[in-house]
Amino acid sequence: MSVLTLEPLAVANRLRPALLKLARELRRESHALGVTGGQVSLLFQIQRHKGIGVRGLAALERMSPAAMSGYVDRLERAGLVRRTPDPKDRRRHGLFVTEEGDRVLRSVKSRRTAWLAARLEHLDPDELAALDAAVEPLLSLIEEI
Amino acid sequence: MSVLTLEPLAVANRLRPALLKLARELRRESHALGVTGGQVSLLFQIQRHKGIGVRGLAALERMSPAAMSGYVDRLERAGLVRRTPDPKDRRRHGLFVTEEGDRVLRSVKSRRTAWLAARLEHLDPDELAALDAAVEPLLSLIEEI
DNA sequence: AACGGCTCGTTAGGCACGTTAACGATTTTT
DNA sequence: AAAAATCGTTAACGTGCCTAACGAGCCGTT
Repeated sequence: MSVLTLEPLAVANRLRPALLKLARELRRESHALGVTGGQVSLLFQIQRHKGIGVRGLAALERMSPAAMSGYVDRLERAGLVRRTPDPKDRRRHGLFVTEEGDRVLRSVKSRRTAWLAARLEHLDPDELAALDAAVEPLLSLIEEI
Repeated sequence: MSVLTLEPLAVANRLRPALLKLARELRRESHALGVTGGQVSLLFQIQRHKGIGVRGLAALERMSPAAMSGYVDRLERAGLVRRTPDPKDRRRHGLFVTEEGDRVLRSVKSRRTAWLAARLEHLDPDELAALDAAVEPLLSLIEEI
């Protein structure tokens, strides 16, 4: 790959605008499907952590409980998520994906992925491999603060 | 790297959530500095294309002229950008970065980059190289459909 | 010269997404 | 029983994106 040690600062300067622009594209695309990227990602989390509360979910997604509350509002209004009172703690409401949510999740996921996959198909195998190799480093950027 | 041909769809499924989450982090970080990531990126574009119009800038950033108009409003209100009437075409207003904008750009850039760079420093040289190699493919994802 | 069509930028209205601050209700700690 | 912490919500605010509609100006055609 590269013999010399790369400067984190130089990489950051090139990586940042690329990430910002691509995120914008991803957001625009998902909007056309009626469900936004954030909503889909949230649905997945609720599906994975059934019965999780608003606060816990907010912590998972690294955002404020207030923001998460509004987020869940939108998902509930769309019929994709259900707030269920917790009998053991009457302050809490457990969150669950509805059947409609499951359905949307399955169909949207394949369609949304198709959007990105279509673009990926225009790349050389080398470039595709470069992106694949970048996924893990990108994720570890988020995890450890 | 990899001998077998990677499936674009598989790469897409791993790449998408990573991009969404990282973009959220990037956005939050920039907010703490008083100037958002989008504003900085826009300032750079205006600096690079001095006198560009709202429509041209919108096309460059792949967004609607209306959105760009509001964007420029915020930058002008903050004193970072100047709208200058074009004598040759009285519909147009050329956009220029003010001295204050230049100043902000310099100081903010180093600080903002430090945020991402700090995270990049936690990576192995291999991972850093993987990210560096991914920048160009990421950009070409945006460019043409 | 004047008409029609295109382009420039803006405004208006709407929604998603995030923040902090404050609050009522409930549980937990002391 | 009183105090403190936690759960979720609301309110007010700002950014960032969209479409639709509009006034103004430029330009080619007649």
